[in-house]
Amino acid sequence: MVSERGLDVLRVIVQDYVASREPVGSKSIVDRHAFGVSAATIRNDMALLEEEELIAAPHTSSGRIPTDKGYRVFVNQLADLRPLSPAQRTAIETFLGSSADLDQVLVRTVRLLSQLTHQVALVQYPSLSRSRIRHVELVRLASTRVMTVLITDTGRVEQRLIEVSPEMDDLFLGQLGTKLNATLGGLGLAEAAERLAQLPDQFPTNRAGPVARIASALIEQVLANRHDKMVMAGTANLVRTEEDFSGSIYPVLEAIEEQVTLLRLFSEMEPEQNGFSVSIGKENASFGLGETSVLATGYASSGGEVSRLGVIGPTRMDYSNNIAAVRAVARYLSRLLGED
Amino acid sequence: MVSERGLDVLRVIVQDYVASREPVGSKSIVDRHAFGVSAATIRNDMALLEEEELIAAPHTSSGRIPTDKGYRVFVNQLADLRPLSPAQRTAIETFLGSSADLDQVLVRTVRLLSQLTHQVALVQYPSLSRSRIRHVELVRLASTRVMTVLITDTGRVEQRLIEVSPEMDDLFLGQLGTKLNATLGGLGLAEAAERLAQLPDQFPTNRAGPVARIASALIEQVLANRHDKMVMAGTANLVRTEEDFSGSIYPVLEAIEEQVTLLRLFSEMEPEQNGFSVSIGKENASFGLGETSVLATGYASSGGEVSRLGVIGPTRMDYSNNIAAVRAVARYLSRLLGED
DNA sequence: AATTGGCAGTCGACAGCCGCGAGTGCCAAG
DNA sequence: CTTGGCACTCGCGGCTGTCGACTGCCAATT
Repeated sequence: MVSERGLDVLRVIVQDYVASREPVGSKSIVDRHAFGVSAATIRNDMALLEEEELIAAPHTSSGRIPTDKGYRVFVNQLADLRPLSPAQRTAIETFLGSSADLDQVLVRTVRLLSQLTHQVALVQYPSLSRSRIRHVELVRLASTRVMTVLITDTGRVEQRLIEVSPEMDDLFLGQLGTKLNATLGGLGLAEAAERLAQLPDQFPTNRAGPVARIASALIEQVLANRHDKMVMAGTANLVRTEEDFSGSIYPVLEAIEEQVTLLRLFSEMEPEQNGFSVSIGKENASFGLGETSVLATGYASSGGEVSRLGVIGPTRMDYSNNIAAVRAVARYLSRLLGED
Repeated sequence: MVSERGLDVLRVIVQDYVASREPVGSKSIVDRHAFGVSAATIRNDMALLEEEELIAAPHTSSGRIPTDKGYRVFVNQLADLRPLSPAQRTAIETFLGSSADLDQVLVRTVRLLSQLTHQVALVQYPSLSRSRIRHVELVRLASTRVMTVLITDTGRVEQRLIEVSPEMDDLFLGQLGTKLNATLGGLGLAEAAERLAQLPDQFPTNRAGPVARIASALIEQVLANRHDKMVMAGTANLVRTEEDFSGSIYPVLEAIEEQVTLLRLFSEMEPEQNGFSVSIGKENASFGLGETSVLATGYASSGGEVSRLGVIGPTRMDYSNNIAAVRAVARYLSRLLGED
């Protein structure tokens, strides 16, 4: 088990590594931080941390660098968000001060965010779609395969195939369909997504799993139905941090340019308790972004419509500062767009 | 004075260097191209070319590479544009096949162009100046916040957020919207601006203030945003060609992200006789793009509006292919936009 | 049981060295 | 004007040896 001090060691390893891009050794730790113990003791703690796969040595007898798992633990422990510097605050106020057209607001926002974080910044457009749900249908295709069909009052039809567990019988499927229509009919898309998210809670625990699967498929459809668009800024920052990637950054930039990928990534990131999402390293591997981390949070525009913004950068990034910046910018943007 | 054969030598030096990224020596020239003379003769020609500063040797006793001036001469001599391959033709037709939304058309165009050229592609939005107003919408976002939406018959949508006084109730907003559409629908933008300026006079004095606010916002939308927007694709290609830049490509990417710079660059490039502009290397130095070349040409949308598109990449690029691609895409885009 | 200092061993980074090969400039001859 | 020959230059890649940082382990200490 990792001791209290062990976590402190992890913290300074992450901090020093992020600051210097060099593997951190036991000696430099005791030199730079007042731990009150000797280097040998730190070495013992580091051995523990390595056993837990929180840190790793790039080469035998070299300093250690955090693993993805190590970053994850570090981020989760990150209670004390460094507040923004006064300069950063004034930057926010200045940039977003005078309002103009929505495009311009978002462009300014995304630039601001990329400058505050020195990373690639993304802002998803708020959904402007006013379409409402007209009908939902669940169609059994095979014993474990169901197609969900979503029809909006703008005449758009979305279909999606999902796998369900065998105990999802026809009777239950019918009941679920009826309930879905009763719950969602006439709702706007954003609201429908919210209701869907709560849906599994209204079923007995043995049903909650399959229902959750269907609900999440429908949520995807609902979100896909919005005319999704995003703005991006700061791709140059990716080049600045080129050394943080093992190979070329070409495939990374390519993935980032593919907005569809990013929108899916955004939508699949599960927000934590506070509405903030952090996805680290290999957690993004399926998007071709296995060496990057993504920080994202929602922002609200008028009418309760919610969209997202965030940054994407190398796994080795200043999480503390960047999380604070993303939150602050989201807050300001929400205020700007959503004042009621 | 450079002989006829000397220009041929320059041509193959450019071609071979572009293909291989390696300095070209006299031996490899006679090996790869049937000049009918010996390497020594080529060497004499190369000495001439070097005197004219059309080629240069990166190091003593190494092959030669073209200078900016050499590229310029090469491009000017480039009479026989390599026609696009059938594959490229079908790519164009497929990509631009069907679509209505202007945003989508331009996004597809810019992606297509970046794929055909393997460079960063740019497409400037068509100018608003000649288009006509199709619809105006006023959307209340919050009690004192209204979004004005302007839709032109070229499919361009402009939004702007404005603050209004609290007494601007929904009923009045609706009436105002109806009146605006009746007044402005079908008008050209310049005329619309005039009508908008007179609009406040037609309301009782207690309404004139708020109406003036809305009118001036719309006038801004109509007049201010003419040539100010563009789409870009393929920045990843810049990374792929990273070795073509002496230093880091960071400042280059930064300059390219600064759209204002690019718009100025576009507008300052002087088209040659055929309407095509090529700007090579140091000619772009004042924009922080001293190691890049820009190819641009105009395209026409309906109503004779003209805007520009092009590519930007390292000085060492395949001018022949890229010029052909830019022209072809501009032609197709003109046809596509002009047909409705 | 935790901590410490010491010690041997590992390995990457770096600088210096060297030989290879491509390419040039020049020159005298065709 | 062209050609073959020749001496010379220089970048590049591979090799070597030194240096220094760091680890892991162990026995001694608190």
